[in-house]
Amino acid sequence: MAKHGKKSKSHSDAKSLAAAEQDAPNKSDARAHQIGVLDEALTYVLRHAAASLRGAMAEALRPLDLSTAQHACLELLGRSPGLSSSELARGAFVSRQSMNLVLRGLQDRGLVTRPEIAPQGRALPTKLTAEGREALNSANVVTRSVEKRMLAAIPDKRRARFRTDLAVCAAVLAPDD
Amino acid sequence: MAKHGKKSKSHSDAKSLAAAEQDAPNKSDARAHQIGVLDEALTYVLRHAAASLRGAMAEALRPLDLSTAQHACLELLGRSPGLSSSELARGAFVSRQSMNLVLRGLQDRGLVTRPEIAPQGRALPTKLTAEGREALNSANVVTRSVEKRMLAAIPDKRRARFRTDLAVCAAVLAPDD
DNA sequence: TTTGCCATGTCAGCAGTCTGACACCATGGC
DNA sequence: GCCATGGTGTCAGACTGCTGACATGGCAAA
Repeated sequence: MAKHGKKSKSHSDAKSLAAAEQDAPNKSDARAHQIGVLDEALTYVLRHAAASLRGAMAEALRPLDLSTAQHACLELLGRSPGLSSSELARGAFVSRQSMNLVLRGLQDRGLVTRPEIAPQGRALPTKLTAEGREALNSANVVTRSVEKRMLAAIPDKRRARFRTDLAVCAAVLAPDD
Repeated sequence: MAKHGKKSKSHSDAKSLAAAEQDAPNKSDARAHQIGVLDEALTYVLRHAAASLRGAMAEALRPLDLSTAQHACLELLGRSPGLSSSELARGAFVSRQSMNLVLRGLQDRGLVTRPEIAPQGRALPTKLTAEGREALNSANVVTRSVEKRMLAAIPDKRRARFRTDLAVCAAVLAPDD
């Protein structure tokens, strides 16, 4: 993506700020009395990881003309065909209005199909077309490399634990719990 | 935030999808041949955690009329007074154009100050005003509770490890490494 | 010194997302 | 049967963030 430029030798960028946190966890610096250093760093680092992931995914998907939301949508449909727009919205963590636009874009490109009339209630079950499944496979190839980069950075032993902790974080921060 | 409604008894929401992943990690389901189940789940769970964090922070900051970007900006300025707009942008993981708008908003509200003319080069060093520091303290009170929720969910022993792994993830996914 | 390069600030345009609002359908209890 | 509740789809408006582009100010190498 390279949205932030090169930052070759800048003297106070994100990395150096985070490094300062890590290098001096015990120093009684001026801000330690205000916020637990490690505590604050956790939300900061999580934001950082999320932003980096988003950027990496967007960059990887750019050649395929797919946004991250569109990919997430295809991914969900590949796993669970027939999901409605609202269900897809919850699965991709966006509002159902946004998912509606995403879905419309995918529909215009012939990657998904939705019935004109609802077979039950108002929900319109969405399914991948052959082209949609093909696009999903192509997307998986590139996103897989992003995942691999992440996985390679974490020792094998800790992966399951790491994933579990992350899931627990997501759970306790969920909008309504 | 409650942007997703209540989803009381929906039969296929985000939680159940994630649960299906977790419950049957060894089953030779149809998708296992395509993507490592755990691998995919990691990016998915990270997105989930990020979205939840963003939502929780936004909800907590709403009463103070502060966006997450504005809070991040104040936070960075509290730690490192005199940062320029571009440096703040990198620290908050947004483009410098976006940070410029954020900064202008904070400036109009009298929370930060920037000199009219650059004392060195083009960078305009930004500093918190007394009101800005006050707003930062108020914001820290509410965001602290969000952090606490997250911290409480992770066993004490694993926190440092968890944070480190997350930082490593962010590092390997960085736009240019 | 001069030239090329990098970083910064800023303007304009665009895409994506959210909130608010409304209408429709199903299911429940009364 | 009737109505209250909740889920769903959709429209309109607004906001935020990003990309592209340009001009300006240091810095280092030629």
